Amino acid sequence: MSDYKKRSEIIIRKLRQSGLKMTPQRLAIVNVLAKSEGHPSVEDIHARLKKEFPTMSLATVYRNIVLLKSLGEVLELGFPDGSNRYDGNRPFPHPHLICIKCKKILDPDLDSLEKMKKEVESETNFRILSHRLDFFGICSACLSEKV
Amino acid sequence: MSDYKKRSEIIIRKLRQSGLKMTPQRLAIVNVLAKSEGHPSVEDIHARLKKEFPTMSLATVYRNIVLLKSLGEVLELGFPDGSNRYDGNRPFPHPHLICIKCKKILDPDLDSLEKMKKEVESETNFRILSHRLDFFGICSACLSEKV
DNA sequence: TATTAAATGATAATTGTTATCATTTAATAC
DNA sequence: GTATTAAATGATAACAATTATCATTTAATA
Ligand SMILES: [Mn+2]
Ligand SMILES: [Mn+2]
Ligand SMILES: [Zn+2]
Ligand SMILES: [Zn+2]
Repeated sequence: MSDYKKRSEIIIRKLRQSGLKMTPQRLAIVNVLAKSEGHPSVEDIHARLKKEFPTMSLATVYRNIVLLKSLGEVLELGFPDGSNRYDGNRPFPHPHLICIKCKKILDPDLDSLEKMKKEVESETNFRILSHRLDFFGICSACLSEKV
Repeated sequence: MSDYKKRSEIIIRKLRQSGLKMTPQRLAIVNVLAKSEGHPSVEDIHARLKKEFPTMSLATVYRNIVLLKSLGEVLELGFPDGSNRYDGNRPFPHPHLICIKCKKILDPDLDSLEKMKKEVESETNFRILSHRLDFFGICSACLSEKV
């Protein structure tokens, strides 16, 4: 079974366990999130499903995102300009690499973050519960596009 | 001369060099930003100046924040829920420690971040230009308030 | 004091998200 | 298969932080 199929079955199992109805729209949204390698926006998801569900409302996408967040199965990357993006594969805080040109968002490997969290906790008297780390820059594809 | 006075004079010098008018409202906003130890919101700034300028418009605060950002003299900490905060003392990217209970925001000392940036740049082919790092948790004051 | 470009105050417009509500539908029992 | 019912959907209004607009005021300069 493919990775995305595994991931979407995990989410669907969680939905069933919560006693929620499995509508075609809901299943399609889950599949887009599980299949996506990137970090789609609500608009991306809605546009992707426009052919299969020509009458699907944006509100339905928003509602299902809220639901999946509450179940801990999707991570919201909120941005102050409202261009929010979603990670349905790694629904826990992790660093992101954001291209300011093409808006692509990648998941880099980074293991020094836990160390940093400990450093902060010992220097201050905070109890750290979560974090958000974004690196902004230009991706390799956009770098090589320079004329 | 106090630290905040030094900081506000730096900002005011930059404003004069840019050929901008020095209005009482503008000076007051700069002083609030330079004096603040924390990270005030637009509403905070507006409320702080309500007594001195009873007719000051929120738009004036927003306009001056936009101006100071464009001059590189204030750092905006934008949050997806619109509760934006401003740092007029360290107008460059740096980590923040955010109490989710009392909304206090602190500037921790952290020197391992540059290392992390280099790690990311060498592992990927991104050119990193900026970053944003927030730790969310409970501050010591709120921890000891537990009943 | 007169001139003028910039700043201000008041408020309308904008935009991503949430709320509302009538209609449809998935799940369950019979 | 049919009936029942609570949940989900689609359409759209409401919301709220920010930005734009515009008439009026004012800082800077001569
Ligand atoms: Mn991710
Ligand atoms: Mn700061
Ligand atoms: Zn790119
Ligand atoms: Zn606190």
